[in-house]
Amino acid sequence: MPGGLRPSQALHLWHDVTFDLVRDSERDLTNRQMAVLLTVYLEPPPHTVRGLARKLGVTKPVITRALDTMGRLGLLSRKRDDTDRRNVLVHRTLEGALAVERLGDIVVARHRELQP
Amino acid sequence: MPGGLRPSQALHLWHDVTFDLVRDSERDLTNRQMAVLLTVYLEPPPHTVRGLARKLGVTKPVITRALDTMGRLGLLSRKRDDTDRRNVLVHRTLEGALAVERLGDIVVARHRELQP
DNA sequence: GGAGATCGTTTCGGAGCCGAACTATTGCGC
DNA sequence: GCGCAATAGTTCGGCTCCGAAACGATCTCC
Repeated sequence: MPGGLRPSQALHLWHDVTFDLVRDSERDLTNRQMAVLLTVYLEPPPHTVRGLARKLGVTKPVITRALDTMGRLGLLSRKRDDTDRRNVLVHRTLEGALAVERLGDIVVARHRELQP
Repeated sequence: MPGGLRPSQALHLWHDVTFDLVRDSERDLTNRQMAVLLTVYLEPPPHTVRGLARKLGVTKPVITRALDTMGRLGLLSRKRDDTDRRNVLVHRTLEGALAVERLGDIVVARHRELQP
């Protein structure tokens, strides 16, 4: 475990990163979209619409719309499951991987700047 | 400075906290609203509409609307500046302080759970 | 006290997201 | 094959948010 984080530091970290996201991006993702994006990139596949909806505790249309929006942005892609054609599998994209990586860098940088 | 944070850990932290926010709250704040809320609670007063807009790089109506929404939620309050009645000062509320504190606890808890 | 600057709010048309209900397609068990 | 379950997508009215522009109130400076 990395060193402990005090509540005050935790809040400043959250503030600073949110601040960067607001300042740097034109149109920003909703929390739900962010949760979907990070789940796809951090947890092991496969990812289905139903599975994501259940995991996040939201309805299916929420996931469908999130995939629409983020697909349009090139952050991830959809593909029908050939072994069970009812399913849609969510895949990562190069552009999405870069965006997630940038977010990680922001969090690391803001964490490094925290006062002791 | 607390111990270093690797990019992979940083992303998991962000994912886990976002996940909690999505699961636990009915209606969630936008990133902009979150940035306004945390700025008011973490940075020293006074906070004006103009100042917040400049700091976050957004237009004034964005701040006005954020204050409308979060004021309705009881997370902060507005008061006219008596020394310059053009200004509106943004104040903290008890309910807002509790909400911010809860967020801090979530971040700390999720940080503590990170794999080394 | 009057002109102009400053500040927050409101208005406007447009866009995105919401949940509930419904549809269409596919797989499964009989 | 046929019904039934499961899956993703779509439609609906309603709500929030968006940026640009206009507005009203207030202050400052002469």
